[in-house]
Amino acid sequence: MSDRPAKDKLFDAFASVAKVLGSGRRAEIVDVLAQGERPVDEIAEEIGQSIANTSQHLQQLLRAGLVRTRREGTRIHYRLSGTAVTRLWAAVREVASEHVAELDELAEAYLGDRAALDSLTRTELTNRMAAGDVVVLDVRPEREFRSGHIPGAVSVPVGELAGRMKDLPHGRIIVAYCRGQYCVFADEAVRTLREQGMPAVRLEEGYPEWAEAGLPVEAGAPRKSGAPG
Amino acid sequence: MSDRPAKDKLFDAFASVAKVLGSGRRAEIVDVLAQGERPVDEIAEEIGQSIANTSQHLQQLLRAGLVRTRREGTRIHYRLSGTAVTRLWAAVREVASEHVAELDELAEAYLGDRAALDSLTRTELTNRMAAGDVVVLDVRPEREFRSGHIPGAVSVPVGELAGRMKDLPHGRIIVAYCRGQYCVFADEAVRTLREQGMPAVRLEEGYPEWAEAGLPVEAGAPRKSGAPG
DNA sequence: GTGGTATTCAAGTGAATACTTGAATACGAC
DNA sequence: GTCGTATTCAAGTATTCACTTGAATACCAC
Repeated sequence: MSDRPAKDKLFDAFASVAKVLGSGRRAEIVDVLAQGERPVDEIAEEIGQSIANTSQHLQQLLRAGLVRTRREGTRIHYRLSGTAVTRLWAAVREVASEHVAELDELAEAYLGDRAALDSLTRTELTNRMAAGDVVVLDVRPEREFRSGHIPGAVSVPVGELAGRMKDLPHGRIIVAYCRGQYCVFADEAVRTLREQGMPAVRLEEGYPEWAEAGLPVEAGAPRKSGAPG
Repeated sequence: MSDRPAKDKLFDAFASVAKVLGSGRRAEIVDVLAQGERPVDEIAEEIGQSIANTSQHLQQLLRAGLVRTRREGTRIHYRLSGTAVTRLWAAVREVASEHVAELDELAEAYLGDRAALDSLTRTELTNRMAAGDVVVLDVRPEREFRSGHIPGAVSVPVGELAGRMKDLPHGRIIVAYCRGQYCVFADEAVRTLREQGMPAVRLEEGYPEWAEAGLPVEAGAPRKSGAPG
């Protein structure tokens, strides 16, 4: 028949990829890195874990091949090792949203009630962008905007939105987007804008899905005055 | 800031999906079920584990939502709960093949050297099928053929191939396919055919990928004489 | 060289995991 | 009802895992 030990080893190798995503904290890390590379301390902050623990999770992702590193002086920047990883992470979320019973509750507990929040799909947004009747708003932290964003989008991190509302053009619908379907930033932005009477909706998914779909992207751009290159 | 406990729970839920694929034996189960539904004892046989252990793995897949069951008398048939699971499994293999260093060795240890074996992609096969210059050969176990196959394919399980070689039409190239890229059946079939001087190549991927790509499929068909419905 | 910071390593603890064995349950045949 | 088979459950063991704490390493600035 077939070579059982060799087959087991081969499938253990496949499984090692899934296994490393099988921890909520590592999943959060992958979700963050899907927005662009990050040094260890920022990742730790983002997932709410100690630096030592975060470092160990990163080592595991590294050993499994899902991430790569780049040294810059004393800091080590981690990034996803390729777009296949982005697709894998998307596939995990898709299966969870279709087949995990409690997911809706958990999502609502984290994101709040979305019933009142309209959203646009990617195609709807591209159509309206072509028609020129929308303002696209990137509400992620600025470094994520800098590492890649939807062309023409304005960067206003959600924390600064309340103070910069006047800068936004009037008379057009504002479409806010962030890290993905399960990211709170765009929801928060839409609620803030609506409270001020501005017409706002969110993009259903986030930047990684936009880029993965092969739609045009832009990088670099707005640099805070005084920030070094 | 953000609601840390709720976020952790949400990402733990995503991770639970990946976690359940993070065992080589469960990965093998998913790979088998990608060919169609199966009762517990056959799955156990297929993955080389005890029935009790296999049952427990199946319970885990069930709790995670990746599979569903159907009772038929005393037997319980398991199947994948949807095509999203097929895509997830494909994404896992893709990441592994791109980013897991040892995968090539492990695959070669299980499959043998493929250097001498030509293969066709799905598109190449559809073109040649349209041109009518190939015979398509399904070398999986017959029950898998019955639960779905490439239209016009001939079913000859690899174990019976040596004895049924004369039945195959001559003068056209034979394209053998099986469960997927990491399945030995088609390789074995191509080697057997070549040894007898018949022109044979394998389809690069397998039936699940063909079906997932939206290409036409056919089900039912050849029933052994005497076998019940 | 010294001092400071970013990251990794090592050791320890409590919980979860994979597999085994043997018993319990659920259905079909009679 | 009894018997036989398919599947699941329960208990036990050796291993692996996530996180903590505190120390070690690697680079930069001086």
